[in-house]
Amino acid sequence: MSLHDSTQTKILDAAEFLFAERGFAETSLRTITGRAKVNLASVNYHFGSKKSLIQAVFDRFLQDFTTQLSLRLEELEQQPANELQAETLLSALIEPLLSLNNTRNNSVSIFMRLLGRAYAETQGHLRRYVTERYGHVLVRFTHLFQKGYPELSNDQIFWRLHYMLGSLIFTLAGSDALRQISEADFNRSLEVKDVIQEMVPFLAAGMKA
Amino acid sequence: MSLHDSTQTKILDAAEFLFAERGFAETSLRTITGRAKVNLASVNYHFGSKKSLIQAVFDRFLQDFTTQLSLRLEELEQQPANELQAETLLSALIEPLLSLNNTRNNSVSIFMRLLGRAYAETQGHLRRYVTERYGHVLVRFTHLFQKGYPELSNDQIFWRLHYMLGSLIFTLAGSDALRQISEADFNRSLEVKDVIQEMVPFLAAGMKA
DNA sequence: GTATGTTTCAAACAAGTGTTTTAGTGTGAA
DNA sequence: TTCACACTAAAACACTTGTTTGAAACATAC
Repeated sequence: MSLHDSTQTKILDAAEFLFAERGFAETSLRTITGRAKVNLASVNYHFGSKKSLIQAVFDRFLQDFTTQLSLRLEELEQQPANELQAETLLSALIEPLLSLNNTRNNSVSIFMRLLGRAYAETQGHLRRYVTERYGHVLVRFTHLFQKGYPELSNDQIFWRLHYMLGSLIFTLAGSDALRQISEADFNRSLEVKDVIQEMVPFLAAGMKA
Repeated sequence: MSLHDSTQTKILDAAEFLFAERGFAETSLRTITGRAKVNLASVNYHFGSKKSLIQAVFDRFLQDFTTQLSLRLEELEQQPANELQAETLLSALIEPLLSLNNTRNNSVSIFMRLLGRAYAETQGHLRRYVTERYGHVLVRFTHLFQKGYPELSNDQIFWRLHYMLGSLIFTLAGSDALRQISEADFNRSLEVKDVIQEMVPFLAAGMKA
């Protein structure tokens, strides 16, 4: 957080951290404004409501992420089918993810935890909001897999993509805690980058099964 | 729910459904007791507090599940290493899961959603409670994988198990919603059993990668 | 300078939360 | 019957929640 962040940015920074850490309902506006060192009412003034604040937190992440992902997808959509190996497609997903970690510190873990929570909100507003606004990117990603693996049926692709998402979100969301366990048990330092790179062969092999 | 369930059972049934559906903080005791058709105060009378009620919900699931899993693990621990294929080990995990679906309807989905929520509670009491009480089963499971796949390093096993858990929990937690999408898109009916069976080759291939 | 629009602040609001209390009901044993 | 115990019921409690209000402070243009 730089010295002269706007109130909105301070709120977003505090909110995204706390939402990822504790959940949406478990995080009160007073906790957020306390951490952000702004007045309580400023949340409703700038964002309208708590619900809108949650959506704004997701928007900031997803706009960064999806624009980056879109660029990669455009390149890949020009490629012939035999260039669309699982490893290639996965790195198109992973590289935009890792570049998030450059702009804000450790934000991949935060982002994935937020995604996991949004996913858990089965009947809530958030899941609808995210899928309606950013679902088209997932669709394009699906088409690339179908092109690269025509021997697989459409619903096999559909399900395996969800298996992959599950591994990714689940592992990266807990990566902080898991890394600590792993480093304690095996005396081996692991960056987020390493954790992700370890996943690629696992997921690729599953995709080709 | 049978005709003469005890108050405790009625509360547990209502609570596990609502917790899975909306989350712990988002579910009030009044909503639970309303659904269960019991008095509000009976939760605190029978369980002490909301926190203890949450733990009780997990206990009922995990006791059923871990005792069944333990039996399978004992059998497998007698086997030689070359019998410990990934598919075999996975079915030791999956069959107890599926048998949950027999006792109570659709409870696999509920169980997985609860596990996902417990996992998300990184710093909360619940994750500590679950890992402390039922972590030893996961450890035994890890040892079997190490025995079956000695060419993999310990931390490779560690991480790949988490990838698998991620796919399982993530997919099964959302299986209700995903099944509807899948059936709408591909006109193909899918039971929970089918969804899980589809996963096994994917996960096994990843494990062997 | 004044005037105007924007942002901050402290205080209050109504609604909902988990929990406790106190009284009441039913049940089985002595 | 009488007593003790387990359970249920309604009401109240203290507290936190998101949101709104109205005044103060600030900035910018005329």
